[in-house]
This record gives sequence, structure tokens and C-alpha cells, in this order.
Amino acid sequence: MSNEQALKQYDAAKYRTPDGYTSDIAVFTILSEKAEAFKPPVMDLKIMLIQRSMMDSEGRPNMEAGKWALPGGFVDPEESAYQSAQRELREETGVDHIHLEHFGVYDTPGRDPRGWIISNAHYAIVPEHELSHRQARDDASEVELFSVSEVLELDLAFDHAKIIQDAISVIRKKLLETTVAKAFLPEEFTYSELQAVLLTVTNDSAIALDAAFARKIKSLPFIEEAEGKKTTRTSKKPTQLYRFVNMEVNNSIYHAKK
Amino acid sequence: MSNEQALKQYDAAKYRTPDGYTSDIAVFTILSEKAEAFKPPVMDLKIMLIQRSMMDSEGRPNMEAGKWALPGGFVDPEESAYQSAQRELREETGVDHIHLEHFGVYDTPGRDPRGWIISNAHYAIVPEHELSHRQARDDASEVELFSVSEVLELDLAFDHAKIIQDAISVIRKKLLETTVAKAFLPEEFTYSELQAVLLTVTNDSAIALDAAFARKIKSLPFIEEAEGKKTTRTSKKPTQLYRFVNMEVNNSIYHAKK
DNA sequence: AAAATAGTGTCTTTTAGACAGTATCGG
DNA sequence: CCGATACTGTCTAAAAGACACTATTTT
Repeated sequence: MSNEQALKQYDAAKYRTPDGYTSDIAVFTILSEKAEAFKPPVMDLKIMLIQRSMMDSEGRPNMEAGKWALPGGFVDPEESAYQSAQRELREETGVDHIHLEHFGVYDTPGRDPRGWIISNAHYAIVPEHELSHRQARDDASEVELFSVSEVLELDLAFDHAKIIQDAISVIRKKLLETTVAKAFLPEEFTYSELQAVLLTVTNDSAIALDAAFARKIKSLPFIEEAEGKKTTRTSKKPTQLYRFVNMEVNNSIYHAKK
Repeated sequence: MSNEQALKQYDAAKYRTPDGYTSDIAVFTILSEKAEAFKPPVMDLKIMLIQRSMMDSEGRPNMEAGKWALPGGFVDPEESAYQSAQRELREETGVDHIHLEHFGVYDTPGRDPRGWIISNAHYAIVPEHELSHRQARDDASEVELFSVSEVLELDLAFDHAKIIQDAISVIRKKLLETTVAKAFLPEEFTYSELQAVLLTVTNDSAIALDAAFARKIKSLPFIEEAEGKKTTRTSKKPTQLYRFVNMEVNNSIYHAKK
């Protein structure tokens, strides 16, 4: 084959290359606002941000210092954007071993004052205990969870306001159109706990009304009863526990729901 | 602000930069196999590929010469991946002014023998007439439409087999879960034409049976009757025409379909 | 017994699926 | 009037929504 010849004559200088290739990560979780005994939870959707420190790890002034930002940073050679996202998350916040998903590329010229810098945006959806060890490190002076209803009022670095806004709509859609609600719940959960998760992104009556939702959960093909298992953490009356079944969800707009 | 200081001390050489940043485009269309008079169509899902020419535009041997590949190429400075995709598509195939969507990033080390080359994969879904002027140019010696059921048997360049496979599942999902079927149909269409489009990706009875689907199309909230308009292009009996309504589709797995 | 959450009973209305039967036209 | 496509009629079963009512527990 002629690839070797072609490679020899390939002139890398002919193309301008990016000045940087980065990853950013939007980590979402849901917190129970007030967890009283025998009460179903009231939940709120949160996003984890870092505050960019004044100096970088080598003592030089940092870009966008002091502003709130998504964790993230430069992709290393021989590393994919995905791996870099995991590494940066670990290095800046101490959060590790969570599943990330890519949802967008941000490469608008001018989005970063340092030059032509391309960012891969990722999101993650995790239960709070995955974030319990969070701790600001490296370039980050703080790590904090913000309610998505308020996060856009902060002074955000680079074009992160746009990235965060996009991430929030992806999460809303994902929560209703896939079974990721699972990630915000214990392995086994009550109808009212699932309901509380969904109510962070919708207020439709079919979900908001207890009787309707308690019945509906039994007919959802991707949820099964944990037979014989009950809990009293949400009410005095023991409540049935459910769990998610591992399956592909049929979401066709032309087919009936089965 | 201290961004100027930070910029001054920012050392670009500290990070290895990618050797290239490219875009690839998977353009899909649907062809009517045999279009007889008074017959509903039988359709097939196709993808447009180019054959990489032996020499590049400057007369040097080309990478992966002779293999079939997705149209695409290097992103120019001051251009987004999206714009680059449009430009490359125009330059290599003559196809222009179609809507592209990003669906993945391919950056696995080793995917391209020229080095660390990151590719943004895009797809497009267009009616055939948008491709009627297609013509091989630049690096491409041929442009051809392949049935998705056969395309993976070809000798494909780089990691395009993987990219194409991913693109096909994205299209299947999109066709059933969104209203993009619209793009494969004339503005006004019959139930059997929409049916033919959907049958390229499913064979569910609710869609395959005429009576069931003819009735269902009237209850779909995102499709309306073209009142009083009929055609005889699919049968001797004049057939009702329909059109898509512009609306967001509710796809929640927890809600009823309305 | 009161209060609170978790359900079930029951009714009404819609929807889905199956399949037989009717309608319309060109040739 | 045959053949082919496009429907409509009708029945049955299941699902969805509303809302009253019952069940279980702690304090």
C-alpha cells in the first residue's frame, strides 16, 4: 500500500492546528432538601462547579481566576477526551470512577482568550454519595454544588454559561426520556422517591398526583417490584420498594408504549 | 482583570497539541427502489461515500487511496468543525446547503496513521434531490450511494467502518424517535409513503399493516391532514395527503402519549 | 384517635389491535 | 369488472385519568 509514501510527503505545517484541546465536565446530582423521618423527600437538581484559583499549580496567575467554572482542562497526548475528562475531574475535585457522557463540542473562535481552543463537554449523573469526598485541588480553590435554578446567575468563566445551559437541557431530557433517574436513587426505591426525582424537571399531573403515579410505576416495563421488600423511610405505612430493570427503552413516537 | 498577565505567562509548549482536527460527514438519504405508477413506494436507506483518489490535489499520493470513505477533511483556522463539515462536503461532493448534526468525536490514538488526529463526525438526513448534483471533486474520485445493509462490506478508510456503524444506529433511532422522517418525504405525503420510510428501519406490525397505520397517522399529534388534498401517485384511488406540524415531540417514558 | 403516606376500587373515556368489509379508480 | 390501494366499521381488550375510599403505622 502507498500509505507510507503518502505519509512521507504529508506536510503537517500546511494546516493550522488548534492551540489546545480540552475537556469540561458537568456533574449533576440531586439532593434531598429536608429529610425528615417518615416523609417522602423533596429534591433539587444540583451541578458541581469549581472556583478557579488565583494562581495555577506553578504559582503563575490563572486564567479567569476567581470565577466559577466547570471542572476540566487540557487533554494529554495519547489520551482521549473522555479519559482526560475523568482525569481532570479526579485532579480538581477528587471525584473519580463515575460514568461520563459526551454531549457537545465547543470550538467557536474566540471562546477562550488563549487562542483556538476546542473543548469537549461531558456530563455525569450521579447519586450524592459519589461526590461525598469532593475537595478542591490543583487549579480549584473551591468545589460547590449549585441548584440549577440559580447557577446561571453566577459569574462563570469562559463560555461555561452556555455549556452549562446546554447541559441542563440535556439532563432534563435524559431524566424523562431514559432511565437515568436510576442514578439519583438507591438500588431499591419507593414510588415517592422516584416521583421526587422526576418532579425536579417536570410538574405534569400524571407524575405529581400520588395515586396516579403509584399505579403507573407498576406498569412501567423498565421497573420491577422488589418482592416482599418494604421500607418505612418515607412514611409510617411500610412502602413497597422497586428497582430498575436493565433494558433498552422503546421510545418510538410512532409505536404504542408497551 | 489578570487575564492579560495570565496569558503572557501561559506556555503553549507545555501541552502537546493534536496533529490535526478534522470533520467527517455521513449523509443519508432514502431512495425509492421501484417507482411504478399507482404503486406505493418501496424504499431503502442509503449513505453517501466517496472513493479516495490516488493522488491528492497537489499530485502527491493520497492516504488510504482507493478506499471508500466518508467525505471530510481538515478544519481550517477560524472555522468551526460544523463549518468545516459543510465546506468539505461541498468541495468533495458538490453537495451544499444541507443541515448537519454532530453525533460523535473520534480521537482514539492510532485511528489515523498520520498522528493524533481528532475527527468530529456529523450526519445529515436529506431527500434525494439535495444530492442530485453530487459529483466527485478534489480528493474524491467517485461519489456513490450505498445501501446501509451492504456498506459495511466495503473496504473502508481509517476507522470509518466504526463511524458509519455508529451513524446508522443514530439514524435508526432518530427516524423512529423524532420527526426527521420528514426530510425523506415531499412536503405533503400519503400514509403509505411515510410507512415506506419507517419500514426501512423497523418491521413492527403497527407500522407494517396498512389499516393500522392508515388510522394511526390521523392520531399522531405532529402530523396533520392537508385538507381536501389528494394524490393518485400511489394508487388509483385518490389518497389523502398529510404534512408534518412543526412541534416539539413529547417522548417521556413516564408520560402517556398525547 | 389523629395525622400522614401509601396505596386500592371503581367508573368513565380513550386508545390499540385485529380483521372484515367497503370505496375508488385505471386498464 | 378485475385488481390494487385506501381506507372505514366494528369488536375486544387494555390503558389512562379522576377521585373516593381503605390500610398501616407512629405519636
